[in-house]
Amino acid sequence: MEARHANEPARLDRIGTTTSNPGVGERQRERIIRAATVVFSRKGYDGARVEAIARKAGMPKGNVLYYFKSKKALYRVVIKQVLSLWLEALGNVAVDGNPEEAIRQYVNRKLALSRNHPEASRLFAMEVISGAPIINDHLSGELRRWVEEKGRVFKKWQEEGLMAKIDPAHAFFMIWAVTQTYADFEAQIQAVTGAKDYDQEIYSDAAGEVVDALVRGLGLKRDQGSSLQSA
Amino acid sequence: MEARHANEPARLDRIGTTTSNPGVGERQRERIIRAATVVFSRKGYDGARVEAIARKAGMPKGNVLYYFKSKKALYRVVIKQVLSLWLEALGNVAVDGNPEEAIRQYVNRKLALSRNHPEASRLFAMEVISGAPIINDHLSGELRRWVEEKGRVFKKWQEEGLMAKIDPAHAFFMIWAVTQTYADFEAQIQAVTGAKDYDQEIYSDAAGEVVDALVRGLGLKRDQGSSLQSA
DNA sequence: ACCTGAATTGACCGAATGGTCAACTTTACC
DNA sequence: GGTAAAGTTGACCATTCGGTCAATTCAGGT
Repeated sequence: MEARHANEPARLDRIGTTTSNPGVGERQRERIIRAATVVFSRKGYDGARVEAIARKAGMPKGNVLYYFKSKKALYRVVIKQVLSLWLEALGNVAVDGNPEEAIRQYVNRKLALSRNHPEASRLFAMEVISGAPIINDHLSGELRRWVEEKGRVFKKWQEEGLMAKIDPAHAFFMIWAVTQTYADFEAQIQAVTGAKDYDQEIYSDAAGEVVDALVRGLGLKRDQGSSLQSA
Repeated sequence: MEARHANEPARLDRIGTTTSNPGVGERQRERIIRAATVVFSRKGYDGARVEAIARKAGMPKGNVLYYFKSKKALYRVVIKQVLSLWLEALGNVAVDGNPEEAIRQYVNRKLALSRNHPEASRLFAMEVISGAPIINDHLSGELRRWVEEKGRVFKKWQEEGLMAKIDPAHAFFMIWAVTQTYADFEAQIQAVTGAKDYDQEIYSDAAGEVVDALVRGLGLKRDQGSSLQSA
């Protein structure tokens, strides 16, 4: 008992040596995080039971508390991982090239995130709805700066008449709202559409129209000089 | 102890008689519901403490359980009230008159709902994110029928070239997503914009642009024969 | 074979919480 | 003013849950 409760990724040294496998407990740790993400996203922090997480991860409760010193500590790790996923996908909006193509790509990437990580999306949503007690600093720090930076590009586009005059921040809010809704409100969309295969019918079939509507709503124009096509 | 645990609005008979005031405990009941809406919307079902609700309603815990036989029963009452608020605001989309004006009005009404009842919006969101365990039937029943009905009108508009070709259901999903985001993700929007006065800066100042963007995105045209103006 | 530390597990504990209850107060009606 | 029901309150109970711990097993190094 020495590596106990280390919230960092644990020692990744001596990787590749014959004897030391790629992190004995590292695999466990990841299984726990994955299970916790699912449970937290459905039940919220208080509703989630440590034992439920343990069962989903296929191990006794005690083992979960062996790797994470407390439920709260586990939650922090999970939510920060989710946040970094969010910011990462946000990361690169191709500000050069034509505006339409750039945003279209961005929206699609965001939509793919909702599709491939719906639990992460829901967990993030729950955090924010609860007042973002844990990630507030990140929102008013990193995220805010990121929006300001990209916002300047939007302003330029708007001056060139390539984008509708709308507060850049709110343009992002619109995009985020629409893309996240497909993960967060899946239950509602499922109920209303009666889709048999959500993934197929919603993301594959209908998403295209929605992206078009967003691009149209933001009044994005194809830059004259550009040659990239949206396929 | 006879009217105990009656989940209905309780006897509203003999209203107006001198002696019987307008529902002695009826006022209490409403205070509890209002308090519960706030607490549930921030903490989720499991995170909400009965005692916290009681404190916010200004009475001891025992009193809350006197009016509602259990926490779960209280939750059901609260969430159903929220749902009816939702459906009520959904109720009338003026399908006659010009499409642009109709939707503009609808979006504005929905936005007002987020503004005036942010807790209700958040609670609704939490329910859905959790898989809508309680209101699922309503979603796949009432709401679904409502969307189908209004959807037919959208189809007609689309055939007349007054609206962009987009699955009507998804048009609604877009509208709901954008309008709800201002209530549900208030913490994020607050953090990113740094707004001093959320209500003013967001709803009064910025909302207009967003409504415009939505209308534009859905490709809504002003019907020729109509004379109504959007002010 | 032996040793050492990591990992696993189930029993156990204390705190917190939903819910009950019995005593008490207020209100409405004769 | 008497009475019965409605409403109020705090003490109390049973359960659940997060977290601890000691006992045990497992893996790698010598």
